[in-house]
Parts: sequence; structure tokens; C-alpha cells
Amino acid sequence: MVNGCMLTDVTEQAGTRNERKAHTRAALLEGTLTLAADRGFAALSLREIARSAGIVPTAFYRHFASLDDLGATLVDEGVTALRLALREVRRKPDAHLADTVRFVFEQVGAKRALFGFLIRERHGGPAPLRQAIAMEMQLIVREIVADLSRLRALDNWSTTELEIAADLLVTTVTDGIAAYVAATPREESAVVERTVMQMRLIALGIGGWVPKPAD
Amino acid sequence: MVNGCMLTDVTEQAGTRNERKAHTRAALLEGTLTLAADRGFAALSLREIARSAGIVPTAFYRHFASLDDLGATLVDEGVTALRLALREVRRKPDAHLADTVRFVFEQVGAKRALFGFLIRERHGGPAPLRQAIAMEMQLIVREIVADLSRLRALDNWSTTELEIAADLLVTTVTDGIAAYVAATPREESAVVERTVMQMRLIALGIGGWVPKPAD
DNA sequence: TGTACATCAGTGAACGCGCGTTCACTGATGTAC
DNA sequence: TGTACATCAGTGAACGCGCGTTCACTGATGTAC
Repeated sequence: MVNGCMLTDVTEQAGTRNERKAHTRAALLEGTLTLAADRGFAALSLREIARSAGIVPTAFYRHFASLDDLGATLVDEGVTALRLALREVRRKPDAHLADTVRFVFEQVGAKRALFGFLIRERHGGPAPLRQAIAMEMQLIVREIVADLSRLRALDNWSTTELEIAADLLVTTVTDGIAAYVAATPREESAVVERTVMQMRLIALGIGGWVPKPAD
Repeated sequence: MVNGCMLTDVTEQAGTRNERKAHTRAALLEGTLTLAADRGFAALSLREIARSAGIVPTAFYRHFASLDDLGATLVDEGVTALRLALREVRRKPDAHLADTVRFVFEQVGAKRALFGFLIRERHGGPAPLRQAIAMEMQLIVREIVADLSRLRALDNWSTTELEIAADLLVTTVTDGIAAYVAATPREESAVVERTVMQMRLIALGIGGWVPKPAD
């Protein structure tokens, strides 16, 4: 390619060797997210992923031992991003429910492709990915159970009941995220407001629930 | 293969030519469901699907024009099964909520692989499958909106509010179905009871909701 | 600062393999008389 | 019922292609002195 620019072409190689390696690695992850958005991770080939990152197929192995390795890395990144978003939520326990939901969607919007990957592979991906994601979701449910059990009004709920309520909250937000990442920009706010109302309905239901007396 | 049996071997070819064709076609659909359960539909090849049905690759074209055609057929079968299950539910509007939910899961259990396909491809599949499934889910939400709008207590709800509540009901059952098809037999009843309680929580929330005054 | 050597991200040829699709075919089943 | 012909589900060879992975390599960057 001819470079007619008088200044240094910053789009070409720049930085130390380590920086450039990290850059290529990020391009592989990013390219995979883009390609997987169409057909799912399981349908991708190593060669097209390498192509999307602008490297030759064999150079792929400089960054990942296999496609599965790359997939596991993406799941890791995804669940970490999710955990960080939720951690921020739990830091401000006094925030209104609507603000909390909006904050989560803000975080999702910033890493749309990554969360889309998580949503998609949660049910549609290869078994190891599914298991890794399921385990992480379970941890999140457990954290919310811990939060709920601190509420005085829920003192006489059984653990099972708390888990079921927490699960409902998590799946509702998850479905909201799924709709959000698939939404066009003009649909986004409707998805957020829908999820807010749904969380409110659930909160109302939790408030009105009369727990079974313990066995 | 040696056939030592003195009677006619009924496992070999039987019935009219049309019946045998239908049998092979069903084997292709069934084999696809089995194979897709592991890796998703998009990762399957025509050759392995033909192999799973016991025919040579080229004979595939006697039954479907392409893999996409077969995928569309499966989506069709799946949404039809779902619609039939829900139609039965709507026929007995006086049944208790718990019985209704249990009935739906019974229907799902009878066609586990088919519903698993629907759940998986809903988010994870190729774009055309996703769209077809999304459209069908939307129709279901609309039907439930019609049901809800017949309830006197919900007279002053806006259409948007009704849609949001219906969506919450549908996604909750859908997540229940997803858990059900992935569950081991001993986990099944827990999934059903969990979904029943979640539906009750939502019903409670709907009962307690104070709709916004119309604009 | 300059030189000699080590590192290692990315290259490119090569391999055997399974893929989707074409084509002409076979032979059992179905139909018309 | 018997015969002659039509249908068509399934066969098998062949094709060109993209795949994952191996291997020896290149040459810019990094390091030791």
C-alpha cells in the first residue's frame, strides 16, 4: 500500500513488540465477536478469524492454543464484565430500582458485542461454554439471594423461595439484556423501560408473597 | 448384514414408497435435532446429517432443497408444537395457574429435542431462524395481551403496560422451558415448581400494580 | 553509542480431510392397460 | 392376474474448495555487553 501521508502513519505498526502482540490478540477477540454475532461461535473457522484480524492462519497459534481456548477467553471476559457491572450496582444499595436497571444497561451498551456473545452462547454454544456461563449465572443468583436475605421483610422466606425469586430477577434482566443487544438504537430506551417495569412488577409480587410455613 | 430371523425383518424396509420417504425425512429431522443439541444448527454439515439418517449425502436433496430449508422446517414444527400447547391452555381458562404451567411442561417434555432446538436457535442460530422465532414469540405475546385485556381488573392498563406484563409472563415460561429441557429427570419437577412460583409472583405483582393515568 | 546475538510475531508452502454439489446410474415400487 | 413402462429414493464417483495443523523460515524488535 502506498502511503502518501507526510507524517508517520500511525495506523501501521506502532508501539513495542508486546503492545503490537496485545493489539493483534484484541483484534482476534474482536473479530470473533463480530463473526459470531451472525452464526454463533461454533460455526466459525480458525482461518476466517485469523483473516478478520489481518494475520495468516498459522499466526493464530501465537495467541491461543485452539479455538476452544479463544472461546473460553471470551466467556471469561464476558462474565468479568458482567460481574463488574453488578458490583457497581451493589455498591449503591440506596439507588432507585430504575436507576439501577439503567446503569446495568449502560454497562451492557458499552460492551454490546461481548454481552451478545454471552447471551447467544448461554444456550446456543458448545457444551463447555454453556457450562461455564451457567456456573457464573448461578453465582450471581447466589449473590442476589444473599442481598435479599438481608431484607427484614423476607425474614421468614425459605432459602428455596429466595432462590426462586432471585432467579426470576436474574432471568428477567438477562432477557432484557438479550433484547437490548439485539435492539436498534431507537428501540433501546423502550427495552430499558420495559425491564424497569418488569422488575417493579416482580418487586410488588415479592412484597405481597406469603411464604409457606417451614416444614 | 445376516438376518437369522425366520419372520419378516420389520426393522428393514416396510410400507409403501411414500411411507418410507416420510420415514427418511423424519430421520433427517430427528438426526438434526440430536446433532444440533451439541453444537447448534449452524455448525452442522449436510453430510453428517445425511449420515445420521442412514442415507448418502446426495439423497438429502430428495427431501430438502438445502440445510436452510431443513432449519426452517424445524422452526415451523417447533412453533406449531408451541402454539398447540398454548391453545390447549387457553381452552381451559378456569384451570389453576399451577395446572396450566404443569400442562405446558408436559407438552414440552414430549417434544424435548424440538423445544430445545427452539430455545437454542432463538438467540444462537443464524439470523433467518432467529427472526422466524422472534416473530412467533411476538404473536404469542399478542395473544396473551388479548387474554389479559379481558380481565376487568386490568381495564385501565395501557396497551404498553399490558404488553410488558405479557412479555414478562412469556419470557419467564420460556426460561423455565430452557431449564426444563436442559434438566436431568430428577431436576424436572423442581424446575416446574420454580416456574409455578415465579408465575404466582408475577400475578401478585400484576394484581398490585397501579397503572399510570393515560396521557 | 555500537555491535553481536536472542527472541518471537508473523509468513508461506504443504499435507490430508471433509465439505457441498453435479451427474449419470440403479432397481424396487407404483401405475396403466 | 400379467405385462410393459414410469417414477423416483437412494447410490457412488467426481469436482474444486476451505479447513486445521506441521514445519522451516524471515526479519524486525529487544537485550547483553
